[in-house]
Amino acid sequence: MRYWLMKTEPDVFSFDDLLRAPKKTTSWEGVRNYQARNFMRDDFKVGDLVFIYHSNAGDETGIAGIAEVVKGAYGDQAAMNPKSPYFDEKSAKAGASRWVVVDVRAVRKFKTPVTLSQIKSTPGLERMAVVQKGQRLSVQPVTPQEWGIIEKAAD
DNA sequence: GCCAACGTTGGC
DNA sequence: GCCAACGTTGGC
Repeated sequence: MRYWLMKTEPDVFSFDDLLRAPKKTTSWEGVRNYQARNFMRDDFKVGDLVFIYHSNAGDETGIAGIAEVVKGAYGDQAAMNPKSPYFDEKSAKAGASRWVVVDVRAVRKFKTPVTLSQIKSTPGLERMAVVQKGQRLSVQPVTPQEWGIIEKAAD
């Protein structure tokens, strides 16, 4: 199994929203970047674990908790819906979504988030994509070592 | 709210 | 296939 990190703006969809969702599960809509899509489409497997990262969240910016992949990639129907904020005209015109979702279920929320500044100052996490300047990738791989360090920091 | 960094689009 | 223009991301 593999480890991942996915970003979300908590104003739009937070870890608490995930906890409140039916079966604590949601389809991860709205990824509109090819590299991020390809990770989900080609590499996400049921049972993989995911850090849920809150971006644009002030002092709370950072990793809020852990989710689990419960369903592998399938077409993102939001891309086909003109009323959705994630509507994609090209997908609609082609009659098939070029974007995918995976389903994730909340595993546990951290007591306090592992903040971005914490990640930046923790040895062993320097190479994480999330701390690289200008790195905007919303779905990124995490190494088992990085995963372990962050879980430890959360406890 | 600013703006640097980056990805995508589309004219040529 | 290049690349300028544009839109978005996301920290600050």
